[in-house]
Amino acid sequence: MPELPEVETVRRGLTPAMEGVVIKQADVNRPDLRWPFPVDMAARLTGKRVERLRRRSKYILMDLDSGETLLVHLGMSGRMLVSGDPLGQFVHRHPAPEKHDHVVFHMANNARITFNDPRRFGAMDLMETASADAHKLLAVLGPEPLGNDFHESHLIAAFKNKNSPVKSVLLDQRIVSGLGNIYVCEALFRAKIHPTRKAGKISGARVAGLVPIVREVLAEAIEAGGSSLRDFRQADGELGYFQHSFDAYGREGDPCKRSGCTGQIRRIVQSGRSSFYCTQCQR
DNA sequence: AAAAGTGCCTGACGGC
DNA sequence: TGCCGTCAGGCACTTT
Repeated sequence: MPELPEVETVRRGLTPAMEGVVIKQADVNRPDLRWPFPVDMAARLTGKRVERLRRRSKYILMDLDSGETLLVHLGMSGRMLVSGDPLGQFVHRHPAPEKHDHVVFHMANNARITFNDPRRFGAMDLMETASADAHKLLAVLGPEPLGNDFHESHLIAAFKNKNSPVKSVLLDQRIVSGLGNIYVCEALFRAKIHPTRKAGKISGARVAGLVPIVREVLAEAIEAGGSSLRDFRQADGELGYFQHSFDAYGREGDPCKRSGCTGQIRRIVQSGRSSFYCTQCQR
């Protein structure tokens, strides 16, 4: 999916078109994504003003003036296309509808936001804003990696006695929420940690070192997303996964980018997901 | 063929 | 021996 940086980029891209704006109409073109849509979703969105767009982990949260919050998850292939907004930051003309346009928001400022998701691993739900944190999908999430609750002692405690590979521990959203397959590979590359290494056997110092590295990797990707967002404004307004230049992910067989390292990137499969790592510098 | 995610199921293990 | 909780690993969902 879009991992945390991509979701944050989508949130930022949606903000000028949606925040403070009334949803004039919501088209709901099918009954479900990964799960059924909430009861009467279209009616509960229609005529409501979007007060604020927030992000929690990989979820976008839209607070409405009705006291409800719309939760949106992009799954693996979800995208949001912004068109026709009066500020001229995206494309002015509304594109022709496409296959897999599951939900369309028609905004009072003439912006249109089209949620397109071929694989339908995405999700939407409505909840009371006041108790949003208690939502089933949000309550289980660990700290935000860019927030104050993600710190060295937290990660050291979470790694302790863990018998699983560090790769899967960092993917576990209960431990830290927002990392996905790409940025775990990138963080482990930067930390020089082999993805199969058992979490519980990594020294405290190395675990502690992961904290600033995870933050850097995500912050840099958000920055790159910001640039791609500016490009989107001139291009087609499509918000979702953006291609960033990676050190390890997707570089199977290529030389390690670390200066002085003679290793090359290898791909292995761990619990069904590809892991990319340098044969030389990651131990 | 492989893909950016994650809830849920199952079996193993351990404490009481 | 049995019950229950936790943990680890794997599956399923779907389309391109």
